[in-house]
Amino acid sequence: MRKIAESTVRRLSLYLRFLEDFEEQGIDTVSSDALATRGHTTSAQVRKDLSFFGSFGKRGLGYSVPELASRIRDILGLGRAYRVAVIGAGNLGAALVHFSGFDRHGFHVVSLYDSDPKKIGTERNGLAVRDQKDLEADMAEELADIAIIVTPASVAQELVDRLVGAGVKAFLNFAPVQLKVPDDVVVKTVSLALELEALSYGLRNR
Amino acid sequence: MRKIAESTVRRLSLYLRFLEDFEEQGIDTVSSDALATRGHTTSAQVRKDLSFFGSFGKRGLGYSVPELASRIRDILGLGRAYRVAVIGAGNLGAALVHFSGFDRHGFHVVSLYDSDPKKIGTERNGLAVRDQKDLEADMAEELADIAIIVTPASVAQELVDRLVGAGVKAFLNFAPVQLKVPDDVVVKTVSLALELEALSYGLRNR
DNA sequence: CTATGTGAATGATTTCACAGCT
DNA sequence: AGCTGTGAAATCATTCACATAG
Repeated sequence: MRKIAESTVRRLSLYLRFLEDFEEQGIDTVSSDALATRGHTTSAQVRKDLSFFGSFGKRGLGYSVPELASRIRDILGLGRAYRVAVIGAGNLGAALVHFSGFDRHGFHVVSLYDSDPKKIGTERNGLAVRDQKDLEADMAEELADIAIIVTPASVAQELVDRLVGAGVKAFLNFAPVQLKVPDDVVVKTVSLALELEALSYGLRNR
Repeated sequence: MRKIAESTVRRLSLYLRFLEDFEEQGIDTVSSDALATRGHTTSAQVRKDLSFFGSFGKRGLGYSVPELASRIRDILGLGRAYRVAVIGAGNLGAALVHFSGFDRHGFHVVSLYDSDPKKIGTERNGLAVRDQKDLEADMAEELADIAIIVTPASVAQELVDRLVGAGVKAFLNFAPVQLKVPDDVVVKTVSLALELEALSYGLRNR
């Protein structure tokens, strides 16, 4: 399959959110223009994004809301449940354990890890904190599909290496480091400092 | 000044992080190639990014680490302190209150708001939870430079409207909505659901 | 008549490649 | 000799515009 731009994939996620809103409101047909308006883009962009994956609309009419939603879920691979492990039981890690919106598309946080003996064995937001030492053993038993890294930067790479070794293929990284992983492993990094600095730059010229 | 691509600004933030690492290690000269290797990009990219803002290196030698760091801080507008208000004292909001790394570049969380009477007046991570009703009054007294929105999607836009009215010019948004703001206001949205869906897509083709 | 799907055109970003300093 | 700074070339992403289907 042709290589699809990151930006296209992100817009598809957005469209899906809008389609779900429309579905809730009982709207069952939508035009590329309606989706575009909702997402601060253009109708041509919407149609082009979709065209990489097939043709899902009816000319002269638009798209069936439930059908297009279903197609986008297929494209994004959302037709299954994902087991998510959160690595790091600090404030942010604990907050992510039940961040509403995770479950919505099948992302279930199933475990939470830390290395601090004071935390291990306690519960954070209803989930037991497990010992980081047991990562490999636990993963061998029941592999996580996705690991969310919420540890200090200094230990992030080492933990990722261990998780990669254990078979984890996808990471959402909140540690302010550039992670190195093999080609067959996917990483998305969310850097709050970086977002704030982009805001700072944005504030400069006004 | 010429319009600079978002991607360039984000890479500059990255370079800055690397330069600070180098500085800590006592390295005082660095080549575009060294920065590139560290940031998963190319030396030409690094030089091009910098060239939009001036020429900071010495041919045949490279860049002075402290000087380049200082130049990038200037470019990004980091030569000042930013007052940050966190709107929403849920798990995530509380976690952000002292997310290490915020202070590092001059982003200081100075206030935390919620609308839940049970929370108002209590402390979360050492910061008093203020009443959302008082937003306007508080902002009139001491305006925040940046507001971080960590509320349910349903109230995010309304709060942003109020904050924009009160004079806030920059938002970091964690609510899963597309915020509408005037042209002179900057917004960056971090959508965890969207990142996870991008991971899901990434997992599909392997 | 309306709105999709898509090549072709435009615009933006990245990479190349080399002249010019140190 | 080594590495920057930068036009020119190549690649990638978006927008245009229209033929086509309902």
